[in-house]
Amino acid sequence: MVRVRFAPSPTGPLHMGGVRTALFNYLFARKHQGTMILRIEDTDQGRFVPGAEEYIMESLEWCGIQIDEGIREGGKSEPYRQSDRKEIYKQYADQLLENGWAYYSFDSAEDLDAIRKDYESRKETFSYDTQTRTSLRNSLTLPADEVNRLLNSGVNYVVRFRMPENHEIVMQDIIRGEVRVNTSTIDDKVLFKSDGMPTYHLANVVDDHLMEISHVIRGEEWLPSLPLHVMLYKAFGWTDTMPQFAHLPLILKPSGNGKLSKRDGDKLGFPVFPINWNNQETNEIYSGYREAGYFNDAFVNILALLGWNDGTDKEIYSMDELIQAFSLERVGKSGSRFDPEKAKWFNHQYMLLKSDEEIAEEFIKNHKVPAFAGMTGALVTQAEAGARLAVNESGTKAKGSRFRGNDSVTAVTGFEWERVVKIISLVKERAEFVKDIWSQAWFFFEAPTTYDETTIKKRWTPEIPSILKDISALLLPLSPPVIPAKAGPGLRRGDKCSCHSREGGNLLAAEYETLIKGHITSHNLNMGNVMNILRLCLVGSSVGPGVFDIMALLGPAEVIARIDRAVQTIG
RNA sequence: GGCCCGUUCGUCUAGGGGUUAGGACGUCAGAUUUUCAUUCUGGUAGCAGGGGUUCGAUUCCCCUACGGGCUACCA
Repeated sequence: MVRVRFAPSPTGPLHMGGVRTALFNYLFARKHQGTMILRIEDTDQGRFVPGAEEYIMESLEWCGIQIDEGIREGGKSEPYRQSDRKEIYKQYADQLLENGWAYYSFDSAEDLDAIRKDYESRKETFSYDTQTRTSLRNSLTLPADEVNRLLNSGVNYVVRFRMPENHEIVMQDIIRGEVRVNTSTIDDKVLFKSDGMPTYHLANVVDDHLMEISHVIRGEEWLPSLPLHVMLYKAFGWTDTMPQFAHLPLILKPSGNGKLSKRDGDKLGFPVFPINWNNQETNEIYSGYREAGYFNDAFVNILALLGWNDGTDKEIYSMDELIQAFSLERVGKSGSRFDPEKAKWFNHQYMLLKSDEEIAEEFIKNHKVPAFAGMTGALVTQAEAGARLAVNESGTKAKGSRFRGNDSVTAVTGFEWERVVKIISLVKERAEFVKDIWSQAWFFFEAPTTYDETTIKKRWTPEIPSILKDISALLLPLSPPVIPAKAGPGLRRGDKCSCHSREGGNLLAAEYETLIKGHITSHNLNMGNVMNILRLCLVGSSVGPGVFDIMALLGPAEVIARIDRAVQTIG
């Protein structure tokens, strides 16, 4: 029975390395139909940061990492917050004290600091270990009655692990294989602090045992304390149920030195956090992948491939595919530098993978944009549009107009929705993020008012106005006599006017192409020049999707209006 | 400093005693196009160094170098 835990400390936001650790735990749990536990390790009361717990849970939720047992979910090993388990640890410390695996230490933090300084001045490093403990104030050196007197006097003390001397510990790590360490190189770690709280080491081992954790999957920064933990299992007599260990390689900064850390914040030019973190003390906001515009599934995909691969060339994985393919054995040994460029590429791939409708929803949610050139109002989501339309259908205020100016309620019909979807289909391949789409597609929603000087200089020859006039004349018969807002006889609210009958409400792009290209050819005009000029009129510059696609979406009336305006403005 | 872990293109990585060392991002070039992108095709670039073991090492072992982690009454 696989039981794994993600055990963050609520000392601030989770960074992407932490999220990856959570992800690997989750993938492993799901792969083996096991249980995913979220345990909050808040034994350092001094470093507790308000809001951190909520942040952690929200982050995991956004990533689609589901928790089976935790502070919010409950479970058979409750409670899941270590500060709520405080009473449990004392008895285990006592157990070690009784069987001789631990001892009381009365040296104050100040005393030890002074000793450390002294060692440093001699360019040595102090370590509370088998060598030095014989000359320090602890229950190993002090007479029994003195120890009792001190304990009863209420003086501060800690409980330390009594590390045996010159004993070879052989450990197995799923990722690293066999690791050997001699106990003589390890110090006597504090297990129980003077404030009555356990340290990470004690709480971690006790809880993993009590919660019947089968696999401890955590960052490599914990590898140096694995020998201690293994010795603790031995000291408690829990060797036969000791979990298996897997120490994940670290995520490194893209450039420079060191592992990625919370303090990197936004300094690196990309987020290090999954979602925005609002530092309440400094009032600073650190950006997260969610708010930076990353899709949650793309973010998970990026993280999964940082230090793991399934041995194939496959790079795009859904969560289900990750669960299927995941194994700890295929996690690499070496740390990986995070590459923000590739992260963007991943997001672009997900953009392409998602349906136009899905992106349109997201786009509308993020951008309250004007509905259509010449028509005031706001785009709303499909659901909202449906609701509003229903209000209009039954309400008395519906005046037969689909767009009601600056009224508080703006009905948007399916026609507008379809138009946005169509626009998305044209521009999504040009965008890495949904937030890029507006800059790629704004001209579908508002007419340009300025025109790119370089293009004018290059292509706006004296005969251009008359050429454009001819093209306008060509399109005029296609233009409806009235715009939908002033629907004439036979055109009622909700109707689509004839010119909007196809392709999201217009002539097909191909039909414009036939028409205009035919005109250009028959009049011996310069194709490149005319096309670029048309684009300039419609978009204001020389970028964007195909001119005929743009025309098809704008409709003849709007195309003519934009041409007129450009001629008027540029002259 | 001590202890531990690691090292394949700039980056993420596959591979593994005999391979033209494979893929992806980036980058460069070409193609397509009415523009900008996208897309497609192609190019660029790598086994840290030195010793072994071996008929043969990038692959196994050792050393060195480099990188990383830990070295708190923090996790």
